[in-house]
Amino acid sequence: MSVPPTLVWFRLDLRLGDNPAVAAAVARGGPVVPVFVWAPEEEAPWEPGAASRWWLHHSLEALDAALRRRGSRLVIRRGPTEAGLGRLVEETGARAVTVAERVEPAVAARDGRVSAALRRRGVEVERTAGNLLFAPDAIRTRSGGPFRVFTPFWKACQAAPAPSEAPEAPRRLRAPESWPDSLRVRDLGLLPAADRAAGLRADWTPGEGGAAALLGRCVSEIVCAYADRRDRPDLEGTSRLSPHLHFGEVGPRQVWTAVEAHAALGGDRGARAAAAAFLRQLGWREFAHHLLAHFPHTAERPLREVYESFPWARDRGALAAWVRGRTGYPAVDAAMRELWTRGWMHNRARMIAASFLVKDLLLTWLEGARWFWDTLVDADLANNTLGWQWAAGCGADAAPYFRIFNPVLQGARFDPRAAYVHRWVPEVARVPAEWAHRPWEAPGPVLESAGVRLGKTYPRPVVDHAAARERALAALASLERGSAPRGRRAAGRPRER
DNA sequence: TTTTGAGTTGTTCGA
DNA sequence: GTCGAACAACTCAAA
Repeated sequence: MSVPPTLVWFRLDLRLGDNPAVAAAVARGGPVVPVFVWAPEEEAPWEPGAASRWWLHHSLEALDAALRRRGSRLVIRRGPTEAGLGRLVEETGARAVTVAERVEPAVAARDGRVSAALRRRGVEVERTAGNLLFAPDAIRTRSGGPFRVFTPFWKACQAAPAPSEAPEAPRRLRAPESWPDSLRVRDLGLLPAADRAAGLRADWTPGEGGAAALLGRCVSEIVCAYADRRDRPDLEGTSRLSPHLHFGEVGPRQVWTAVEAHAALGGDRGARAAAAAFLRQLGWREFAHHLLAHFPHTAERPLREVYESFPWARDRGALAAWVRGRTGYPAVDAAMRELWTRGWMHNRARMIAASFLVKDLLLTWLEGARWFWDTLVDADLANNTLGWQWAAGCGADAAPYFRIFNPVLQGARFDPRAAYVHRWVPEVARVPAEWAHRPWEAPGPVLESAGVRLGKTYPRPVVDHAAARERALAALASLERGSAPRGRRAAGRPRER
């Protein structure tokens, strides 16, 4: 008797190598039907944003091409997922579905419902490990709870059994007797306006092949100097693997293995330290996902409850200036424009931009999280949540309340020649590095010869940082005392320059 | 149960 | 220019 087909339900694991769901389906011995169901409304309120959709379009095409090279293909359907998968089960006679776990609260809940519905039809659902190094349940404190502090978390990870070797991509996938109908990728309407897409296309190659090429390059070039260069937005010192990791075009175990192997090869202490610094970032990704799995409410609400009553300001004008990269602080504006053009922002720039929104403008981190969510090609609910709550000080680590980034100092330290600012803020491209991070303090003749007229060609600062800093400290102090700030003034806007 | 040491990424001020 | 101290108190994790 022949083994009935198995569906592989792809979501954020758009690869064939190191894919436990694919391996599980192949291991069953019958035909394999790869399927993707487009049901963004089921992920609300965090349905994929515009940049993510662009990426997804190309990643699905790449996956389909890779499958076709192996005698298979990707079957694409629209949601609702429960009905879509149910129909496919009937059409193919599948008796099993394999799928990788995800931690996003809405998705995890949906997956539970879909699994239950499939099981009621007599279909076996095999939920395999997700795109993580360690299962969230596997990393616990001595008392059995989840970690809330990174360093002990990462130590516990390193003490745990090392992530196992990644299974290779199957050479062939056995096709069903006949292929069910499928939408084409372009039928999903994922692509944005042409001008936005051009900027994204110039920077990225979505798909497992692009991810593998980038991993190869970053292991040989980036890891060596990672510790020194990763904090410099003006240099290409980071791996830029984040979108590939988000969509699962490369698995964290593959990255881990490649970096470890490289460090072992290099051998010297410097190589090991660089590799450790790099893997530590993978640890942060891990930490973010474990936190979201354990504290699902944090996608919308602060982990530290006291911040529920934080006196956030409401200022649509300030928000618009931040979004458009017109705050008058070149380091912030460069960051925001890089985000819009590339669908990506350097990690240091993310901190500067986020600190400015939350501390200088006193706008809620959720506003920032939403904008990043729509514009980042690597938008990932766990990472985005952790990053924004860290910036706002309401997240897992006990960030000192006085840690408020000064956009001028940060620019001078991490973009010393102003190359980053010159690249992304053309209005100040000819302002010398000495003044490029604070054009409002530059001598008149300097601005004039650089073609800058403040308030005309480039905005004056929307807030005075020193005053904004005082306001933020006052707001934080009011929080610690558990009382509202005096009057409504604290929620107002500090004076403009 | 209590105690103890520590906590990704900073800034400012004054000596 | 460089350097160290101050900037709160709290929570976490382990002993």
